[in-house]
Parts: sequence; C-alpha cells; structure tokens
Amino acid sequence: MATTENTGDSALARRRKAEKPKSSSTPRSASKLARQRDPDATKGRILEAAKREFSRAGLGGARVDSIAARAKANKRMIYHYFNSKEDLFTAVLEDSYLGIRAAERSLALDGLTPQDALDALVRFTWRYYLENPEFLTFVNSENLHKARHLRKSKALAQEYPRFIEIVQRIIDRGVADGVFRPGIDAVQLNITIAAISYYYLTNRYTGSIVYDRDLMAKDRLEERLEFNVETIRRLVRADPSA
Amino acid sequence: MATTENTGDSALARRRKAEKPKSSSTPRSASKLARQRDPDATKGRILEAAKREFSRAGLGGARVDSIAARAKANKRMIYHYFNSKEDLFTAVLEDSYLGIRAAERSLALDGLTPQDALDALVRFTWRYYLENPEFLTFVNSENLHKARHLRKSKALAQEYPRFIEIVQRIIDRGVADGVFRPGIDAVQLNITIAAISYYYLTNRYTGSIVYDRDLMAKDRLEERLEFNVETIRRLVRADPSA
DNA sequence: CCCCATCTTAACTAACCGGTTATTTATTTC
DNA sequence: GAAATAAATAACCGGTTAGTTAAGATGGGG
Repeated sequence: MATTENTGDSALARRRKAEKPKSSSTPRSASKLARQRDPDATKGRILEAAKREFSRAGLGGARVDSIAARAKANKRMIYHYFNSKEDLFTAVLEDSYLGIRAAERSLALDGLTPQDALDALVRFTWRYYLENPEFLTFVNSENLHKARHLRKSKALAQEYPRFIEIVQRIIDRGVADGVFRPGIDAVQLNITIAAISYYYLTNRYTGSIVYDRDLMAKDRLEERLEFNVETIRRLVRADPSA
Repeated sequence: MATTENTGDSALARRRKAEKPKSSSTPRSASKLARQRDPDATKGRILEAAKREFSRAGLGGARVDSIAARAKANKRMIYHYFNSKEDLFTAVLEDSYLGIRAAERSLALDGLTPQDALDALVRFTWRYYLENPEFLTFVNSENLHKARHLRKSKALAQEYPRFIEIVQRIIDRGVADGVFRPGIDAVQLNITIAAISYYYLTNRYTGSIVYDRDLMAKDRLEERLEFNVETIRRLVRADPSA
C-alpha cells in the first residue's frame, strides 16, 4: 500500500505540508468558536471535498452545496477560490492527474530489467486504480463531456509527452536486449496496460452481476492482477523463432 | 457495417415491425392537426429519444423535458408508459443489453475454427462498441450508480449465463485442438476482450489529448483493431514447448 | 493603532427539473 | 351509440440548484 506513496492528500495539500510552517504557529485567539482564517486550508478542504463529491456522482450529479458542507466551508468560498463548478472540476482533474504521474515517477523503472519494469508498471497501474477509484470516475466523467476541461488545462499539457516516454524507454531496452519483439507501438501498449485494469475496476458493479462473481473479492483481485501481468508479458514477448 | 445487423432500432421497434401490421393501415382521419393515437409508436419514440438523451448526458445529466421534446411526445406520456426517469433508464439499459446479445448470437461462431471464432469475437466487440457508442455510456452510467438498475432487471437475469458460454465453448474447442493453452479462465478472457476495445473507445477524448493523436482517425482505428486481435491471439496461444 | 484588502458568512434569487393535476380527445366494447 | 377505457395535452407545483448580494470579521502593513 505504502509503495505507491498515496496518502490521499491533494497536490495542494502536499505542497502546503512541505513549504509552509509559516502561518504563526500559535494563533492568538484560538478562543471560543471564532473560526481562524486559513485560506490555504480552506482551499485545500474544498478541493478534497470536491474530489469526493465528484467521484461519488460525476460532474453533473455533484452538488455544490454538498461540497461546501463536506468541506465545512461556506458555499461562497467555492466561488471565491474556484470561480465556478466547472473550474472546480477542472482543478480536481488536474490535481488527480498530477497525482498519478507523481506516483508513477517514483517507481524508478530505469533501474530494473525491461521485463521487471513492465511487470512493475502493470502492477502499479492496477494498484493505483484500485486504491484511487475516484481517478477512474473523473476520467469517465471527463470523456462524457468530451474532454472539455482537460483540453483547456495548461498545467497538464507538459505532462503528456514525458508520460509516454516511460513505456517507450522500457520497450527500447527490451528490444535491444532481445527479450521483447520489435515493432511494438508504445501508445498501443500503454493503452492496453491501462485498459485491462481500468475496465475490470470501473465496471466492477455491472461486471459482478453479468459474470455472477464478486469481482472485488480479495482472491478475485489477485487473480485478475496475475492474469493482467501474464497478458502483457505475452503481448511483448519476443517470438522464439529467431 | 451491415454485418452486425444494427439498424439503430430498439428491440421494441424491431418487434413492432415484425409482428404488427395490425393497426388498420389507413387511419380514418389523417386530417388537420388532430394527432393520431398510436401507443406503440409513442412508446417507441420515447424509448429511442431516451436512448439518445441518456447517451448524451448520462442518467443525471439527461433532462426529461428534452426526452419528451425529442420524442415529440408530451412529458406526461413518459410517466404514463415508464413510471419514472429511473425506470425509463432501466428500460433503455435492458433494450441496449438485449441488442448486443442478439447481435452476438447472430455471429454463429460454432461454425468456425476456434482461432477464427476468437478473432471474430474480438472484431465483433470492437465494431459493436464503435457503432453503438451509447452502449458504453450506459455501462459507465450504470456503474457510477453501482448497477442499481441492472440489479433489479429480471429481463436480463437469464441472459448472463448464456453469454459467457460463448467464450467458454471457443476455449474448450481450442484446447481440445491443441491450439490454445489450457487453464484459461473464460471470464478473465471475456473481460480482457471487452476491455481492450472498451477503454480505447470510451476514453477517446482524453486519450486523444494525452497521447497526442486523433484516436478516432480511420487509420488509427484499424491499427487498434489489429493490435487487439494480436493481443488476444498471443494471450490464448498454446506454448510451443509441448 | 487603524486602514483596507482579503476572508467569511447568511440570506437571497432566478432558473430549472422531476413529477402531478385536471381535463380533453380518441378508440374500444357491448 | 352510449358507456368505459386508454391516450394525449397544457398548465402547474414544490423542491432543488448554481450562482449572487451585501455586509461583517480578520489581520497584515503603514
């Protein structure tokens, strides 16, 4: 669990922890019920609450009042810090995306053999989706809205190229070593690695009915992960003919 | 295209076409603006309109007024025939599910070699999702709601067992012939076949941004389909050791 | 110590939305 | 052909929702 380093904190919360023991340590009047001011904390609580609410019901189903209540903030604060419901959704999306990328970078795959690196990436993807199911909901929601928010996000634009390079490097090393077959497209492979975990987990409810098994039972989850590792191994394996 | 036999008609519409030249062919008073009565047609129009509206915006985002307008029916008719928005969604879901199963049955895979049958199933799955994108939206929407509607549907309960048998039979034949490796779980294989098409197509919008390519360009689609066929072939292939 | 930008709150509103009521009109039944 | 039934319509309702107003609280800078 700790391996993915996901603490449930938003990127904003992470930043705050690291950089800010600034706001004078002992608030003068911690007396009574008078709420202390802490803009960063308020903003952070709103973002975290929004994450949960958007995850629960999607962009359309989420209620701004619920977010405010959950964040223990006044609704006006949401509009003060995030301008609109859609902009708040965009912020959540960005934070979430940066979260998975940060976790991915911490894997240090370059130190592993190509096969181990690929296995590790498959296992990481599975684990991350399993432990952060809201990420799947956001991606679904965003696609329902034709990526309207993602398209406008400048913050993420620079992340994409770096991201596909991870898989490309593994493939290149594997082909050079002769353990992977040549000609594998990095994008197709990456999509496939995501797909086999994503589909199983995002469709956990209908899947459990259609296939008449509890897809989320512990044994079933382990079984699926091993199946996925095997699927990708076979996909990249060099043909024994040569 | 015609191969999947999908005409865009609902199951209800299909039934009506086949069984009902009953309602006397020439309506007596087609005069003026007086709206003719046609319960089946009205119900069918509502279902079709609901399909489009739910597909556009999901259960939460769909507007009952929009459905009524699109169906050229009075809103009250929706409640007359379908009781509630949620029941209407359930009806759409059932119709959609029966649609893909009907198309699947018409494939007649038992007449093919195991390898050809599996290829055909992969191609069918891809084509069906591509031509009926609303199906993907419904599954997503339903999972966001934890399969609340699907669970209650009696009409579909009997479909599920028959459905997994299709893949199981292909596997059994392939293993018997020695072309497939033994020990492949039919459910895992089926999930994987669905996953590699589903993920690519349902995440077409975010995917096109993240991977910086138009995933829906004609060449890209063909490329992906062939990649998927190859992925499944390698997954089931008997190991050359024996 | 006081000004003033920033943070925070409660109350408000205009539009929307799922569902209903009351009524009319067409079709079937006997 | 009258009574009964089913289909269709328009107008309406109560509750909800995203977003706003206006005013007060707070605290850092001068």
